[in-house]
Amino acid sequence: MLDINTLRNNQAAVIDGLKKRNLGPEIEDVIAKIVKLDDRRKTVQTELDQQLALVNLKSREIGELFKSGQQDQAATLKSEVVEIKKAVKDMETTLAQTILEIETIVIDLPNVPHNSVKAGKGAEDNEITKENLENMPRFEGITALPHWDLAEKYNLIDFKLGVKITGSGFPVFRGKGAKLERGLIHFFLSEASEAGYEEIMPPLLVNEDTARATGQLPDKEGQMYFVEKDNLYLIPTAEVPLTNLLRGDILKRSELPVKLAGYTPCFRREAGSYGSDVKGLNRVHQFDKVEIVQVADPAHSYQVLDEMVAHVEMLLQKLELPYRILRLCGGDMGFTSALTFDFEVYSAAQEKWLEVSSVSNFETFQSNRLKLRFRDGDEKPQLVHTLNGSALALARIMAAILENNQDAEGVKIPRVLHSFTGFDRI
RNA sequence: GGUGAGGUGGGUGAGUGGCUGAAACCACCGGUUUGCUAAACCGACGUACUCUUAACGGGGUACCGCGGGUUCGAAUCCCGCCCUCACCGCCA
Repeated sequence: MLDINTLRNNQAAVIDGLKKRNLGPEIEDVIAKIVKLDDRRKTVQTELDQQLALVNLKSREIGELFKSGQQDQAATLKSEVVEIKKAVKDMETTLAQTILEIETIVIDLPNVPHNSVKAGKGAEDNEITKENLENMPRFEGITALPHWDLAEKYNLIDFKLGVKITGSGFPVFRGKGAKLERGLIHFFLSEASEAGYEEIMPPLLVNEDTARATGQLPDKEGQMYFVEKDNLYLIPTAEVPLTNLLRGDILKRSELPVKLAGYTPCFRREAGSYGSDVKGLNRVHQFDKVEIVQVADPAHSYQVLDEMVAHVEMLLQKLELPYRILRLCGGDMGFTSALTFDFEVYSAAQEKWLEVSSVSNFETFQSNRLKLRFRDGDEKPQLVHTLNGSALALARIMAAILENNQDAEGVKIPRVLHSFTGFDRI
């Protein structure tokens, strides 16, 4: 959620920024309305506080009068206070309504894009900042099979069994498929540790406060599985529990950056998805992912973003996959992000680019709701910047590895994984 | 699932209706003393909102799990909810 004071102090910049997200000129009225409502909030607040101060003062006097036995004067004062309290009640109602009204508007505003983000309609306007095709496969003498065929042929993933025990979108990994999956998780976690991230194994179910603080609620309620009986949500990404570990904290500047990494399965309902997008591992309801999170000093958060982008790129290079990096345009960026780089790998048999990572700086958009702040010495606490990225999403990486490394006899495993899988071929 | 106890500041913990934003102790921070360290002593030590000030700062309000209620006045009394702990049962 946007911070109202920042919004007030930078109205023009906020408006310009939000227009890059395809919001029309009416956004100017929205911002003006927020400021006007907030002005009213302040006025009411001040008035209310003054009345409450009066009540407190008189109440103390009543106490004194009682002690000195002046009952009738106390009674007079009492009736005065009762009158004031009636007015107080009204003001409290007005204040609560005004605050609610402001929040209702602000909560629907997406994050203000970073300066470097270009306006754009959607995915077609994203800018490819880098493309590395040196590991593009050449299938000589074979017809390349899509990964779902390879998975069946070599008994790696059983989609039908998944349907039997759960439903579509819940693949069963088995044999070397399961080992490859485990090896990839292990590899990603090792690399994260190497890069200085603390490894975390968080709960996979979270409560409502947690889902709200990172912005899944109310925005993406329909995307999450919900356990009604216990009021818990299955996490759609490790970002949710990892970032919430620090909810409400006031850190010292010297404690920044906080670097966390975690492997979790991710659960997504993917309501409304259909077609070739959901075939095989391209889009499933449960998939594995290693996520990296950083909580950073606002002064350095864009360096941190670069560092995280470099980390993800390094992983893809080690896996010997063709990839490209996209800087998302305003129209394609997530609601909470200020700047996002997407990573796609080329899955050569499908002849498709698959998104395997999204690395974002949320600036204070998340920390505002998380109430996650830092302090330098005895300064006032201020909001931190939060960042996260997938490093990496497993299912699609698996798809690309299988498709790109196939030959007539099987599938070659990237060298860097051999020590994790225990085999070099499927 | 059953029964009981309890949720107070970074921590321990006092406080059962009135100058209590909250004792005391510990931790943290600043200082004094001191070959160094430790100890001792002194001081500061919450957050949010808001008003005021050029600024340093000062004033007000709210917050003792959360939400309501009673009262002139609530950490303290009442109601609802949430959570934690202990014991029993079940169990990886």
